[in-house]
Amino acid sequence: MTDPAAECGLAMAIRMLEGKWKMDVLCELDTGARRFGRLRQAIPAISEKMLAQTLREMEVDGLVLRKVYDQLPAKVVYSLTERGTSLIARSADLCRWGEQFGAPAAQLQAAG
Amino acid sequence: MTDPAAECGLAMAIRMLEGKWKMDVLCELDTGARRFGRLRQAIPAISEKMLAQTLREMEVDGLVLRKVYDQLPAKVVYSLTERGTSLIARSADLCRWGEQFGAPAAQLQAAG
DNA sequence: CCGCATCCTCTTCGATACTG
DNA sequence: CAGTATCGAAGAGGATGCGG
Repeated sequence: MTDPAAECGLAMAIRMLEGKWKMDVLCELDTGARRFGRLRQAIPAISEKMLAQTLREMEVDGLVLRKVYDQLPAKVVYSLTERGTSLIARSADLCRWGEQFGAPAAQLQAAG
Repeated sequence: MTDPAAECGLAMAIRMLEGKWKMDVLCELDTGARRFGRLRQAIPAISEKMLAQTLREMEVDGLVLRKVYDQLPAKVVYSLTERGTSLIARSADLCRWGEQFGAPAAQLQAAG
C-alpha cells in the first residue's frame, strides 16, 4: 500500500463511486429523499438485491443516511448526508470535463 | 440508457478511472513519460497482463498516448495526452474532498 | 413494503508460459 | 523489452423465492 495512488484522495472518491449503480442512486437521491420502492421505480434496471447492496455500501461510506420508521408496512427513507452532497458539489469540475471530452471516446471505440 | 446518471459527465469520468490499476498508472504517468518496464517497476504489484490491458483501455479512452519506436530491443513510451492531464487538473476538487472525508469512512468500517 | 438467502452466470484479475 | 495466450480463482451482478 505504498503506492502514491492509494494515498490520493481521488482514489478514495473513485472507490466510493465505482460500481454499476452508485451514480444512479447518487443522482436520484440528489433530487431528494426517497423510499426503497421509489428508488426502484426511478432505476428500473436495478434488482432489489443490488439496490439494497448499493445503498448499504453508500451508507457505510457515509454518503447515504438510512432512516427506518418502525411501522407496518415497513418504511425506510434514504437521503444524502452532507458528505454525499459535498461529494456532488466537488464533482462539478469533473462532470463538466466528462461532458466536454465524452463524445470523442465513443468515436474512438466505434472506429477501433 | 435513459438513466440520468448515464448522461452525466461524471459517470463517464468514473468509468475511465475505475478498475484496480487506473489511478496508479495515471499518477505515475503524471510525473512524466514512461516505458513499459519502467511502469512495472513503479507499480510492483501489477502483472504484465494487467498493465498492458490497463494501458490499452486508457489509450482507447484518449487518456494515454502510446508511442512505438521501431528498434531492437523493442521500445514503447507511454505518456498522458492533454485529455489525461486535464482530467487530473479537473479532479483537484474531488481529490481534496477525498483527503478531507477519507478517514471517517475507515472508522465506520472498523466499527461495523 | 423492505430486503435477505440462494443459485447461477459473466467479468475481472492473478499466475504461468510463450513470442517477436 | 514489450507484450500475447491460456487457465483458474474470485467477485460482481442477475433471477428467483422467502421472511419480518
